[in-house]
Amino acid sequence: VKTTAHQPDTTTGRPDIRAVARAAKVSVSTVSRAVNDKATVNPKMAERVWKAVRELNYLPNPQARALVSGRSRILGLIVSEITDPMIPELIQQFEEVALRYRYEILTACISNDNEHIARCMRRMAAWNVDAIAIMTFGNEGLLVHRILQHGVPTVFVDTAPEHGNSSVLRIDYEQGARQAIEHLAALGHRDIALMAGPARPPSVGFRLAAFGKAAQECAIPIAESRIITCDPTMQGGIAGAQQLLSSNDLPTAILCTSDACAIGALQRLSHAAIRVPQDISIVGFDDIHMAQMTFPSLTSIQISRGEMARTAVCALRRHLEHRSPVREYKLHTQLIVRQSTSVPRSG
Amino acid sequence: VKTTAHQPDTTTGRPDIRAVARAAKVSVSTVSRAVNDKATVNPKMAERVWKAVRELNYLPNPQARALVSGRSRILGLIVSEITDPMIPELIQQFEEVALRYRYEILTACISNDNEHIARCMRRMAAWNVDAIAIMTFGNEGLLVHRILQHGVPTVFVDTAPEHGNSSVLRIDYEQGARQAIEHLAALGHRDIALMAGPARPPSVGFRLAAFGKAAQECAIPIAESRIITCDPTMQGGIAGAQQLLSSNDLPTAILCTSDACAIGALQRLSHAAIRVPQDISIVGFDDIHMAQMTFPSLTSIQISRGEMARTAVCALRRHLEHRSPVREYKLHTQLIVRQSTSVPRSG
DNA sequence: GTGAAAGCGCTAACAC
DNA sequence: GTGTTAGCGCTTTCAC
Repeated sequence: VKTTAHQPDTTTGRPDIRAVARAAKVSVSTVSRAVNDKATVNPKMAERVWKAVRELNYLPNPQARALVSGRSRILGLIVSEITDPMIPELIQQFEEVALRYRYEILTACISNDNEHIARCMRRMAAWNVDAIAIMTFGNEGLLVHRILQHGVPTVFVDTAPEHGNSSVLRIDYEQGARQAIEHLAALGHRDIALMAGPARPPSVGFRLAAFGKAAQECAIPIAESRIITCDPTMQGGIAGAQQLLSSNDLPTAILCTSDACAIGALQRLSHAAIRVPQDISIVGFDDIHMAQMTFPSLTSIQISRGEMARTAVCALRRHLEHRSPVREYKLHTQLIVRQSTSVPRSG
Repeated sequence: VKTTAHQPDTTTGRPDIRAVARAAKVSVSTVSRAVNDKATVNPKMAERVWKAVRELNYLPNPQARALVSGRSRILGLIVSEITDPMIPELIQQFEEVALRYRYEILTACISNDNEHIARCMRRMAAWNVDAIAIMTFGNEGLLVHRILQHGVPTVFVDTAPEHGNSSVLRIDYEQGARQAIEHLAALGHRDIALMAGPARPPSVGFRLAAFGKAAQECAIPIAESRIITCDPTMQGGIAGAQQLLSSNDLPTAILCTSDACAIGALQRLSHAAIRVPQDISIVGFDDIHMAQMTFPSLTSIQISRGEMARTAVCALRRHLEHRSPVREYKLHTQLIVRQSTSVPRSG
């Protein structure tokens, strides 16, 4: 037995709700109500409570709260491997937004490996997360079933299973593609290559399709031979550029399905003494932080991490608060013009 | 009142320890002991318990555990801003290691801004983290006092306050510097430049000093004029390279205090049709993931993120388990030779 | 509008 | 070696 009944706690440890109640000369329930901003509390008493809270430096214990209320105020965030430079930026934004709403975040970076996924779901379940954001850009694979059977509200990016408890953030890739192609067309480009990942993750496929459609609409059809298949990574970009170089027939511009890929291509071309943008223009996708810092800096189709994070948290909150959840959110893109694009070399 | 006393829980909700006890026909304490691998439990009963655990898919509730035991099994991880590519890799490794020891991680990315720091410390305190790893490479500034007054065990990188509850991970920068300079010397380089950040964060200063000392020891003194001051970022590297270019007097090799910086320099030089490594060699520091993926790939002084993470968690565990804590740990470096270094252009 | 008391799921005395 | 039970810090009935 630790202590008998509820003696005043005179130790130097962290003050608990009873210490606050004592200091404010009210009951614990009043403290609880005041601290949780319940309407039914006399302003006079509330002030007394807050004063005590400040003086004692009281912090409510989230574990105790979760235990008794059944809601943890923790949001799960599942992302793909952290080597994609987009991911850390997304995590940070999500965290920022979630904290603003007083949610804690449980982050899990998963590879598409059963063991990892199982562990991840165990963590989410053990901590009783209130909702989960899955930001794997369509690459969630095996994960989906396990999440859904879990029953908590979810939000996905790009693709999502039909399910009452989930929403989708749909990025308007077509808008982005159109913006990029119109930009290049306006500069005078007619010979554009696509540097484009394979179908995995699905989002890359969407981007590729969007480029094709937009090119069609702008009457700048892109020949089959101008579609370079490579991973949407820096390494992929290097390989893709290599392929272009060895063909000895450079286009005047390259559209990439990711910034990482664009940066790889930029490096490879620079090394071969091809100058960007004088000899060739390059456009990236995502507008990762690094796009501002390359030389030359990269023109890119921005997907706002801030907006993604805000929308994701907002979607989950709607689920949690029973305000009729919204199934689908559309995210806009914006072309950020920097130094990697200019008029084509012949013009 | 929710339910009267402890009726069997027939709802479909998550099974609790009592459900397991019922299923295994033992008492809750036996379940608790078995699940926590206490030695004093009959193997026969333990097996019965584990069987029930598996059948019911029981997961202990960490919140309840924390509440009653006073230990949360959460480790705080405080890192600097996430735009440094080193940081996400560090987070992931730390997470990996911590999870292996059944610790959860509470990550906070902080800028050196009072509001952020206050919020971060509030989170750490509210969740009752058992210990904190501070991986801000000497740039913790205002943070330090607030952490120490908190009283939990801590581990710092490079620099740490004198304090009974904290350990330091000291990276052997001198070893790294020596490896790099010996490598260049062996290739025949005699005219080496340092691309080197200012004193903030302190770790950069340490690296710079280490380079100087190692150069001295290898009898390849580095002239004042060969020390280019710039930020240890990609942008810094671009600016530094620019400075070298405009001086019209290139060294045969550049040592950088970070990979980001090296990559920036690589880009800038490539753009100016200076070929790496034929015209100039470049060595980075940290061996971030991206160093493998640049063109040409980057020779770099590796600081193993895995080792850092393992050592940090190990240091904290020593504190937590009263095994006489160790004040200081030394981390070794390793030169990873890739394609950005070769013999100097004249030779 | 306020207080008393039950109990969230678990661990750790303590009694057997 | 096992079971019984108090209580971690909090929210939430329910009675006033």
